[in-house]
Amino acid sequence: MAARDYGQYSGISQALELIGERWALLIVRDLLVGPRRYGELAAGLPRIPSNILATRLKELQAAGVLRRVPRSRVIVYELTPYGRELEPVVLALGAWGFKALGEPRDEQVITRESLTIDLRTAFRPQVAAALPATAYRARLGATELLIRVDGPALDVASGDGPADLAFATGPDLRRVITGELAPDRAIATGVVEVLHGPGGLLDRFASTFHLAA
Amino acid sequence: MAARDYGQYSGISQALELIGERWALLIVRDLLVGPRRYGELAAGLPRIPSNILATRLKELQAAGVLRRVPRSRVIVYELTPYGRELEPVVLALGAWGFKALGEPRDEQVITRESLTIDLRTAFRPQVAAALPATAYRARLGATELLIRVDGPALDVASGDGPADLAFATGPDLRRVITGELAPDRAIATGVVEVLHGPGGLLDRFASTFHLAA
DNA sequence: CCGAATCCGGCTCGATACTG
DNA sequence: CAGTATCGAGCCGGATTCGG
Repeated sequence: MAARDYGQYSGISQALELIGERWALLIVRDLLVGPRRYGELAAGLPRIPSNILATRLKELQAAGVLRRVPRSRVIVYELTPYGRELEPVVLALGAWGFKALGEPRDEQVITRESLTIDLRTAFRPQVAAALPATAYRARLGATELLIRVDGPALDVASGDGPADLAFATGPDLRRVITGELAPDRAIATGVVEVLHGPGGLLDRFASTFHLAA
Repeated sequence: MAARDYGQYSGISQALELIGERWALLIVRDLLVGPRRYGELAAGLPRIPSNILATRLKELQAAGVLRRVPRSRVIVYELTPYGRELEPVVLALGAWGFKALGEPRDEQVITRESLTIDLRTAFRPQVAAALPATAYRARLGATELLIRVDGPALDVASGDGPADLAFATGPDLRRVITGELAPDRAIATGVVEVLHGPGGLLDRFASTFHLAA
């Protein structure tokens, strides 16, 4: 236990010993969206080997970050209160990394969980509070999200439901969120395809979800 | 390059590919205190192998996190503006890990850099702003720090200088910062030894630097 | 089928020695 | 002082197998 230890008595080294191993923080990120089963975690992290996922789940459980909960004949993993306190860390780290995102490579996937957290990262509650409540349905590749903004509150769910604006897009949505691509240009160039509702609402979307590059 | 890749197009996975490797964030933490030479970094991270330090410095440089700067015949490493934007991440992570700190093990060291960042983590600007400007000199084992609080500003330096309160302590200072140990009890039990100035100022210190457990 | 455990090759990491 | 070289241990990644 002392061998692979950072050997420092400090907050950060302690944090890194709890969630600094490879894949650990991505598991935490996905669990921030909600409790998940083993297979759901594996599906959301396509490149994680199953032995690593099993090992990390045990380590994170031992660290008090998550819990293994039997729920109606199946097992789900959920964050403990202490684990949920990682949300500001994950959002801050996501905001930092988001700025360094370039063009997506072919092998890179966008999952529902990662997109949900990225949207939470870019969400500006104080801006949203001044705008009318709005529901967006966004299709990004194969994943479909229902994004409901009501005052300073954000709710991202899968599935359908009534939406003021429905649109289909791709990874280049990032350029709208960074402000690199104006909403009307995004529609004009086909980066965003409006499926339903007034395209002008994409302006509101871009104001609500923004992260300077 | 694709082999050890997380394979996701998201802010967090991008961040982890830049600073998720072992030791990387500890290097960033130490550089947040100020530019450092190779040997200073190695001294501040006693357990890092020299080849890993050299490798990380190259990777972090390639990632745009730090720069290698010749300065009057020696080379120093300093964070780029983008690297400095990791400060909120490091502070948030440090605050989270700080709460999980238990009793220090014998082999664990406390360095000037780690202590400086831990103090920044626990610093409460809004509380400090309402208190008179105060300078503390803290000796923790072998490291001596001059902590100057002036309104909402915090400055931590090594070396000496005039201080309103000077005290010697150990790792158990953590229990004062978490509120687990009241300042007067800390002095009574010898956890904090007042070297100079009125011991009552330790109350002010505990109000200024606080992190709930 | 879900939730892992097992096995194995390769590569990272850790420790130490060495060099300009 | 600022790294580079070397080498063994062990973690990670990929595939397969196993139990409920």
